[in-house]
Amino acid sequence: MESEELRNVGLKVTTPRLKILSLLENASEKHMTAETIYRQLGESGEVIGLATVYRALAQFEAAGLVTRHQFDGGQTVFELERGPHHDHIVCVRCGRVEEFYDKVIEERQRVIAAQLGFTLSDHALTLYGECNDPACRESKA
Amino acid sequence: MESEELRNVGLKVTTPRLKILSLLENASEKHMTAETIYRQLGESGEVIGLATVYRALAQFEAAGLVTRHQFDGGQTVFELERGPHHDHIVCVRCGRVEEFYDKVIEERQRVIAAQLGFTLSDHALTLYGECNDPACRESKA
DNA sequence: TTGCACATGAGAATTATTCTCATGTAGGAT
DNA sequence: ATCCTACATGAGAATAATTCTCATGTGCAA
Ligand SMILES: [Mn+2]
Ligand SMILES: [Mn+2]
Ligand SMILES: [Zn+2]
Ligand SMILES: [Zn+2]
Repeated sequence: MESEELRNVGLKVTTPRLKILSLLENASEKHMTAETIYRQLGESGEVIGLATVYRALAQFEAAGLVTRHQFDGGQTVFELERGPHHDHIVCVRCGRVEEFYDKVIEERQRVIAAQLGFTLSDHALTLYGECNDPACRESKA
Repeated sequence: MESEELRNVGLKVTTPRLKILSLLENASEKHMTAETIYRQLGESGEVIGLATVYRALAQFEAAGLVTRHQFDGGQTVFELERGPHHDHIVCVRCGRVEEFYDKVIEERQRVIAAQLGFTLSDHALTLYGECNDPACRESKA
């Protein structure tokens, strides 16, 4: 139950929070902007203030329920933090997002941080390219 | 000469462009925000419109003279594209930025993109952590 | 059941960046 | 050297994303 998740992180169980969580849970695209969440909730009759969406997402992030990504160009996207850590590759044509995890890269990051005298706490890795969709392949320039 | 660089990429040689390039060249911190560039130029008597700074940086980026980075939290920073590609590690306490290059990571990225059916065109990797400065080490939380 | 700390909605405010437009100028052609 | 014109600039308005303010509502511990 999503109510549990909220209680576990010390947040009151409210309708807006539950709606946002369950939208993130069920939406077809798991990486969503605050604006999209706001709009989709509105369309399905659940009108919630945009400021509330931003507030809730920030709280979810602080609580570790959600992660935030800033892909080049586009606006900030959020996703439910279920399952293990992963990074992303984004199609520069259609915007499609795929996820991946690479043990070697993760390991190298730790080594590099240590070498430079840093205590690693986080990282952001995003690859950009053209995906294998026919429409994306036939672009000029 | 910086005039050469501008001509080579098909941009007219103008005072604002030269000033911005030479500031990027000589500044103590090589990763600078548009705002900082604007302010530092102003302080040294070279008043240039902020819009011009943004425009020039965008053109330099398009021409490959400059790269743009979006570190978490802070605003966009620019740096002169001299020397080979590298990624960054940022101290979450003091904001210090160090650079690194890791052949293994670069190589893995290519493999991963290929596996996912993408033609890799770019990537952004930034590590975050606490640097070895005494002041940064003694923070609580 | 009540009290109150916390949450919400609406809109204003803020911040970073881009756009508009009137004016200036680099640099190729003459 | 002078001219012409496409491109560049500055100032401020405009935009877009996000955050803040504040009056009002509500979860939930006592
Ligand atoms: Mn993801
Ligand atoms: Mn750098
Ligand atoms: Zn694509
Ligand atoms: Zn530090």
